[in-house]
Amino acid sequence: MFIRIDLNSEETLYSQLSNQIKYGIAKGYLKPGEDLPSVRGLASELGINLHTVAKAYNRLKEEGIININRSRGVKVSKQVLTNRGTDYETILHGKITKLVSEGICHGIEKDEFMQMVEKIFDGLEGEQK
Amino acid sequence: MFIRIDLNSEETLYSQLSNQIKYGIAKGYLKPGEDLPSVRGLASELGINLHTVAKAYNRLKEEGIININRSRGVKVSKQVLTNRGTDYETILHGKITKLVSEGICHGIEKDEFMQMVEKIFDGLEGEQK
Amino acid sequence: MFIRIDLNSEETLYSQLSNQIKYGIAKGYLKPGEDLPSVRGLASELGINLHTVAKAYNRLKEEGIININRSRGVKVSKQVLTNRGTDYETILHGKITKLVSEGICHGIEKDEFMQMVEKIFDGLEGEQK
Amino acid sequence: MFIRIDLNSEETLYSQLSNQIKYGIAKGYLKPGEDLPSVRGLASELGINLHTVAKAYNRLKEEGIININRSRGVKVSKQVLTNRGTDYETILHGKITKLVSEGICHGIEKDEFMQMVEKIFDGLEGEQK
DNA sequence: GTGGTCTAGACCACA
DNA sequence: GTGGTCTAGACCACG
Repeated sequence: MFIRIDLNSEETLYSQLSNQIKYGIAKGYLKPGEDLPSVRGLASELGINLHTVAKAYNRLKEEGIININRSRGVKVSKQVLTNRGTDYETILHGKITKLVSEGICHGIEKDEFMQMVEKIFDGLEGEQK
Repeated sequence: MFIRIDLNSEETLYSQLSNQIKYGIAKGYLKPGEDLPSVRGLASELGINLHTVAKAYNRLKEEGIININRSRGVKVSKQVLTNRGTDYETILHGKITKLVSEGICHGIEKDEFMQMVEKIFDGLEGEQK
Repeated sequence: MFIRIDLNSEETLYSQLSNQIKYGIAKGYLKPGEDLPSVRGLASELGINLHTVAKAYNRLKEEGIININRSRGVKVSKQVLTNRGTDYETILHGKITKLVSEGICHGIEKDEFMQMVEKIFDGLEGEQK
Repeated sequence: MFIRIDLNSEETLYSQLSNQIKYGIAKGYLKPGEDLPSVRGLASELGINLHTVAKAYNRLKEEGIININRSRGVKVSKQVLTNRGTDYETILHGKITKLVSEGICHGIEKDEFMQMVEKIFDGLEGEQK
């Protein structure tokens, strides 16, 4: 797995985990429909608690990014990358607004910010194929 | 004040507060050098504890966005909007990467995301004058 | 613990506490990676409030000297003793300048001051092994 | 005057002021026996409160660094640079120990620290004569 | 009147 | 169990 957990981060473990899975999907490391490791498997691979992995998976399920099935295991949703949740645009708008506000406070210009976004998008989608 | 606190939000109170102050600065409601309400004043206006306000103010101080002065109160930094901290670009890069990854997982396209950013920037900076 | 708090000191409690922890690390009483007492444990041992201990710990965390982890407790950073913060030299320079200026005002000679520094260093590092 | 006050500093105004006067003496800008500005004069020159200057002067008087006389004004003590207070070495020892401990925690080596001290001493005393 | 420190005690999220 | 957040109320230093 491509996942790296930082035990000393401010961010909670389950949040790091779900963010890295999102990153992995965006980057193309994980394809729609692909299997994810079992809760137990990933927990032991990362050396963290089973409940922590379960919590991360549940958050992703609630976001519609993965599917969890008792018998068939955990899979990346087939609709990921194409299908957005009902209110996602509103949520995203709020998150971007926060980030842009903060950026402006630190003297980041619009062009600079947008170039950063563009570069990050290209870096992610370039490898998705 | 333009600040609204949601006691039921997932976000902590002090974090809501500091984010809204950043928004107020980005939007131009608060100018560089301008006074902010006293810790006690804002706390009673919002109906929250003074220590919560103090914590929000201290976070902003650490980010270099405001200045706090015992006995002279709290002011928006004069360097805000123009001066960025040493590592801020790295921090921002990480935050944008998380957000873009999540967006991609929800089927947001690059163009759509960038238009959103642009519109938000214009909405904020337009009123700054 | 080797920590002693003086309730009548001019220095704040949390500052005394963080200074003594720095001393303990420099002296070798606390090793990199080692556990520190829990916030509540140390507070009750010292007979002070847990928030005071938490504040001291948080200052040390911001300096990069310890790591704090919700639910795994507090540890001396493994990079302590080897890794300095970006601006630490500038900060240290300012602090030494103040101290040297004061020393000169009190008739301390350069040789005397430097011998004092040397002796203190030897006393601390001698026991670090 | 060579004194510069930073209203946004963490350090209190009176403490900045007394430290800068010590620095001025160490640097040779102020000679033993020389007059200092009156409380009122310095306060208005720096644009700060009269009580703040008075407090700084009183601290320096308690340290034996200046003399205050109702009719003759404020003067740098003639014994400054040559005469130390009774317990000054103990106080200095404590202050250096704190600083050295902190330095060690940040990976400062003995040689590096001592070179810094030496350079600072030379920079100050070189201009004293 | 300002923010800073300290105490006391509650509840919550994490793992 | 851990630290984090929030409340409540006291006292102090600064200017």
